[in-house]
Amino acid sequence: MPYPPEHRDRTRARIVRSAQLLFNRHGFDSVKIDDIMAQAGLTRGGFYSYFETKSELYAEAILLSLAETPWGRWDGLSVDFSADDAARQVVNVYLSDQHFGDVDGSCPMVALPSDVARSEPAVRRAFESVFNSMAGLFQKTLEESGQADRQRALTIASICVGAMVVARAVDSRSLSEEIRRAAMRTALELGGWTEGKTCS
Amino acid sequence: MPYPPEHRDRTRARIVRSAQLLFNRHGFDSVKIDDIMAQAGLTRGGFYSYFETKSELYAEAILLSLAETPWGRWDGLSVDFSADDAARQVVNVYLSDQHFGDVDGSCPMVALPSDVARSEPAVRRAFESVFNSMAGLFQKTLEESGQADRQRALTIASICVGAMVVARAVDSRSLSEEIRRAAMRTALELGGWTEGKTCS
DNA sequence: TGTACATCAGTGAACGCGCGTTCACTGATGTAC
DNA sequence: TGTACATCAGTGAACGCGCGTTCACTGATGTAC
Repeated sequence: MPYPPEHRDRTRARIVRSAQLLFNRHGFDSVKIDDIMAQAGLTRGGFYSYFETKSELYAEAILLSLAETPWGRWDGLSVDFSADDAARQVVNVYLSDQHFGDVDGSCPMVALPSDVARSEPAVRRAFESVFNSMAGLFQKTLEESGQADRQRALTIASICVGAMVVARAVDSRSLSEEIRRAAMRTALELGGWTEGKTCS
Repeated sequence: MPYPPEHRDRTRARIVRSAQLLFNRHGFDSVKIDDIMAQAGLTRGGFYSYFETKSELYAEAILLSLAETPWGRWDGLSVDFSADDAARQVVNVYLSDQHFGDVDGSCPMVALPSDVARSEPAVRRAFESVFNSMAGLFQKTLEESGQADRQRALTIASICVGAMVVARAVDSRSLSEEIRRAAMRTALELGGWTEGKTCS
């Protein structure tokens, strides 16, 4: 056994990471297998010992993006989900400058929604589970403070995603910030999470 | 002059329409010039007497989508912007089943946000102007009822766009409806437009 | 410990299809007389 | 009114590049002895 078994796994993971980053940045079709392999420090020939087709990798890269809940990736703060201000933290982090600027590592709900809307059920189910995890956290927090309001939780999640999507698509940087700030304020108000500091 | 001058204009417009529809449905790269021309009732050769390149058409199709404010296209009701319940109508129509189902004729903010986020400034400026027109209507309505709250108007627009984007990407039809209904309720509440009927 | 070997991860040249683009042509139209 | 003509919108065959995919090969690694 010339190579340790985990070698292959690590290389494979590196390819998927590379694809995830490049798809986030450029969309599916503009990214070439050459680019993906180069980004992973490899050459194109090796690709097909890991994946049958480019589409297979595409699905896997999206599912990876979607499997990783993105809150806590930015701003150094790793969200503690047991804390009762977890919801507030998620809202703050999600609409933060860091998340706005980090296109490569962006939450896939922000980077890929139109792609996902055109994809097969498996991909959409993964999108759904990220959304559910976000909305679920909000709902749990609301319930703990005595307001069992699922509709409100869904809306807060829609605000976060919607504001980021629009903020990324708009041209003016200042409008983009205004939208995020406004959304942050309303999301926190709707949740009743306004007490305590908010990051800009 | 063998053909009347408007003949050429009409054909050109037909090509752009066809492109707009197909891009909404399949995204940019998956759509072939053959498809676009066939959809317009033509063959591929003619394309290059109207456009220099495929990208040129792409830009133009997006700009057309974005230039046409989409509210009032669905549900038969053409929104009367002078009426003081215009804002309520726009919210209802935007989050309606009709809009949800009409992918081809969808509001471009819903169908193309990730594409736009990766596009040049001109395209993003067009996106911005659609968003501004929506938010502006909300703001004007709020001002008329004495609450000059720009932040609130921006958020209501973000909710509408965000909820539709998420609703289209999610797999479960019932979740998708739940999200739209919740967003509609909150958007109307935030605007103080709850009195009067709402369409389902 | 050192050497021969088997394995297999990764290489890079080559293939070939798909599609954007070109171009010589066709034929439908409006005009001149 | 009918006919010849010029224009030019639209055709479809052909070209060629780019990129997904294949494949015979190389060389790095761990193992056997």
